[in-house]
This record gives sequence, structure tokens and C-alpha cells, in this order.
Amino acid sequence: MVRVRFAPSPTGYLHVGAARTALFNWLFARHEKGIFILRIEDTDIARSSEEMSQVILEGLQWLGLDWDEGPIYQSTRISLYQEKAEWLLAQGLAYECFCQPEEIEIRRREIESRGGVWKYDRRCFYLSPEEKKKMKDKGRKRAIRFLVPPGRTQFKDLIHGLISVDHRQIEDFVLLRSDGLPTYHLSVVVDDLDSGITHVIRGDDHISNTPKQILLYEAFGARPPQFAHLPLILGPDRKKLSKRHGVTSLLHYRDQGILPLAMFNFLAQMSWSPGPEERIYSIEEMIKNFSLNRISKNSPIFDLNKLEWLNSRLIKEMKAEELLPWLKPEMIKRGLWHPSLEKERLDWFRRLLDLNKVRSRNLIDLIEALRPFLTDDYEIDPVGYEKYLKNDKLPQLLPRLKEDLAQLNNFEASSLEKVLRQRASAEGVEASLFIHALRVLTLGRTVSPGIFEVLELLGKETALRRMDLEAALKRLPQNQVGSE
RNA sequence: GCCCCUGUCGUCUAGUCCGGUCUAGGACAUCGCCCUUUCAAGGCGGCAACACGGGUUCAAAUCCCGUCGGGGGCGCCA
Repeated sequence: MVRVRFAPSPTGYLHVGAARTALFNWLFARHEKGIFILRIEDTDIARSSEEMSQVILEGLQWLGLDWDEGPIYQSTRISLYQEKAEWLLAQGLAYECFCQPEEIEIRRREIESRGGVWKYDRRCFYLSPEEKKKMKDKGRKRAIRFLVPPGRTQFKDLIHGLISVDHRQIEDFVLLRSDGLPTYHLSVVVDDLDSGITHVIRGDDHISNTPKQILLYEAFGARPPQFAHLPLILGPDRKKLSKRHGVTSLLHYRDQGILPLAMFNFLAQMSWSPGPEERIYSIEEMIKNFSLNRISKNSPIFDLNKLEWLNSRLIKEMKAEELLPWLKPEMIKRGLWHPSLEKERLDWFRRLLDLNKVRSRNLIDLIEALRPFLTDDYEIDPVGYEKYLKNDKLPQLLPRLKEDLAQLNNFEASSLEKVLRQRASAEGVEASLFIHALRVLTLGRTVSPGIFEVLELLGKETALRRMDLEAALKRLPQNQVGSE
């Protein structure tokens, strides 16, 4: 039975790179019908917080990654790690170290200034019992270091193949800090062993940690799990994706109107391709097609544009009914929601959505495109005003068109178009003069679905009322009015 | 500096394991055209890559060696 885990440390928000690691673990578990475990690595108490843990859970839930066991909090298991460290000490596989970090730092600098390569010098390993006692009597706190044996560690990475490291490259790393708290290497091995983890799937940045951890498994007399190291997501400058490249928080993208399925596809399609077509794949398809050995070794570059394209494509494919639950909370927040939209006005709303969704890259854009249809509280784009409403003929011709439209009994797109074009040709002007002016007047924007559909959806009363150049002036953004 | 990983269009990738079907396919982006009342969408088309150098072979993007480039790690962080 496959057992995998996602083990974030709650020292910040959920990073998109971490989310991708979680996602691949989850896909693998679901594909193999195994168990996905969530573990919170909060042994660095100073930097961890319960609040951050919650944010991580929220992010996973948003993406649709559910866990079968946990969350296991490492902070509740400290005594177990201490026991294990003591056991290694008793077995002679680890030793006490009384060096202070500052002392080590001085020695390190000295060696490096002479062009050498620093590695912990194993000084405390050679301490006699008397010397150790003296240290303790002086009140020196001890850490426990692992005694790295000579040799070479090899392992077969499921993505990279054979990886081999000489132990001379590995220093006697600390297992238990002088304050009694475990380090990452200890707690991760103890917990993975305890949880029966069969596959460790994590970022490439852990490759160099793996031999240390394998050594620990061996010290405990256990067989190490299989390892799969995922290529790291890079920024546009090809450096590990971080804050300086822009926003890396997963939930930020939710707030920007990205749908979780689009994000899921985007993350999954970095270093992996679910199938031959470029499209949104369903979760089920991805679970079915998932395979670790089809993951690429290359580090992908985070491409926001691709994410938005996937999102726009998903929005376009979704039915109005499917979109509605995602739109509603944000619309409520913006005061654009009304219960009738999912009841008596549902058909109308559906048409409105169908016309607008095709030109939206995210939910927020879509909602803002809906605004002038839902409220009179909208502004007129000053650029559109300058470009389309300042025509000299408009003050004279617009009332005539308005009069024509007022005569219409069926305020429908086809009739509206006919009437407008007739008036334009009667006045000897291009129909586009009216079209552009009406778009800016009725919606405040220069971009929209076809104007005749827009007018129909707006309804006769609203559409005619907005055909007013004087009133339009008042809709310009405040700071623009004064500068005229 | 040392160690490890990695190298196909600007980007994500297919192909690499099991050499020939690859004059290297798709998609995003970009450019042009069509459609058109705007913007999208859609349709059509263009630009654009096997890092380089040696081998092996009848044949190499695919196998081997080297060079160069990129990344990551070298904490009493995780």
C-alpha cells in the first residue's frame, strides 16, 4: 500500500511550489489508491504559527487536495524525537557536541579564509568522558550530532535515476539541538518511519538531504522509502521562485479570480503533461493518467500568462450554473448580488454570463464586466468618453436615435440593430458612431459584447435612461472632472 | 570553492528509456490575414528549438565522452 505525505512548515503562507509538491503527492496517492498524509513540520517553534498552519490547510482545501490522515503536528511529538536521538547516542551512532554556534562560526571563517572547505571538524567526538563531564559542569548545553560513517550512499531516484554521494561531502549533522528540539533530518525520518511512508515526493532542493536521511534510516535499522525529487519551479530569471518574482502565495491567485481547477491544471502541467491535448483536464483524468516516471527532470518557469489562459479557457467552458457558485461570494462582497439572479432572473443572468465569460481571463474581470448590468453605480472610462462621446454630431443626433428606440415595442437585438442602422443612414453617418457612443454611455466601457445584445439585456428603461450625454459627464471619475 | 541535479522554439511541453516513422509535433506568447460595432472568442497563416564539440553507427534529438551554460545544496532552518 502506497503511503505518501505532504509536510509543509508553517512559517509562511502556502507557496505555489509547495502546493505543486502537495499536488503531485496527492495525484500519486490517488492513482495508486494509497494514503495521503498531512504533517505540519513546526519544530522551529520560533518561526511557526498555528495561524499559518490554518492558511496552509485552507490552501490545500481550495485546490481540492484532501488528506486521509493527519494533520500530524510535529510539535506534539518532541519527546519521541528526543528518545530516538538518545537511542542513537547509546548505540554509538551519534555523539554529544558542546561546541557553541559562535565558536563553530569562528573556526569556519578561519578555514574558509585560507581557501579551505568547512565541514564540522568532529572535535567533540574525540572528547574523553572527563572532558565531557567538565563541559557539563561548566553548564554547557549539548547538541547531538550524527556520526557519519565512511563510504558512499547511492539511491535510485524515481525521477532522476541513480544519485550517488560520497560521505566525505556530508558533515556530522545535528540531530538534536542544544535546546532539546529536533532538527529537520531527525524528525522527518522518525515520522516517515512512524507513518510507514513508502514514497517521499518533494522538491529537488532536498536531493542533497537525502543521503543524510538514508544514513539515518540505516542507523535505525530500517529500509528507506523510495524517493522522487521534483524539479523546482523557477522565476523568469531562472532562479528558484520566490517573493521577488511577484506573488507566490497560492491563495493570492484565488483572490485574483483564478479557479482551483485552472490552478490545479497549471501546477500539474509544470514538469508533467496529463495528455496530448492542451486543455483543462478533469481531476479524474489526471489521477488516471498520473505516473511518476513521466515527470520531466527540467525545472519549469512560472508563467502567469499560461495560468490565465487556462483559467480563461475553463471559464469559457463552464456553464453559467457552474460559474455561479464561484461568482456569488465575490459579487456579494462587491454589492452586486441579488437573490433574484438565481431565481426569477436566472435566465437573464445566464445570457448575461454567456455573453461576457468568453472575454474574461478571471472571475474578477468577469464580475466587473457584469457591473453596469446590475447597478447604476458604474463609472465611465475617460478614454472612451474622449474618443467616442465628444463627436460634434452626437448632441443633435443622439436624441433622434433615442426617440426611434423609444418607439420600439420589442426591445430585442435584431430590431434594435435595424432601427439604429436606419437612423444612421438617414443622418448620413456611420452606424459605428452610434454603436461606440452607446457602448460608452450604457456600460461606461469601450469593450463589451455586441451592443445590440447589451441593450436588450439592459432593458428598454435602463438603456434609454443612460442615453444622456449630460448625465455621462457626471459618471466620469471624480479626479478627471476637475482637470478639464 | 566543493558536491549534486539539469540542458528540445521566448515559455510549457511531445519525442529520449527500446537510435531510422523527426525536413522535430502541439500549446501559450508574438506577428499577419479573415470574421467584425469594440474587445475577446473562432478560423487561416508566419516567426521560432534538439547548447557546443568529439566519438559509436549505414543512420543520433535519442547511445558514449568532453566542454560550456543554467539551477540547487553546503545551518543547533525546513
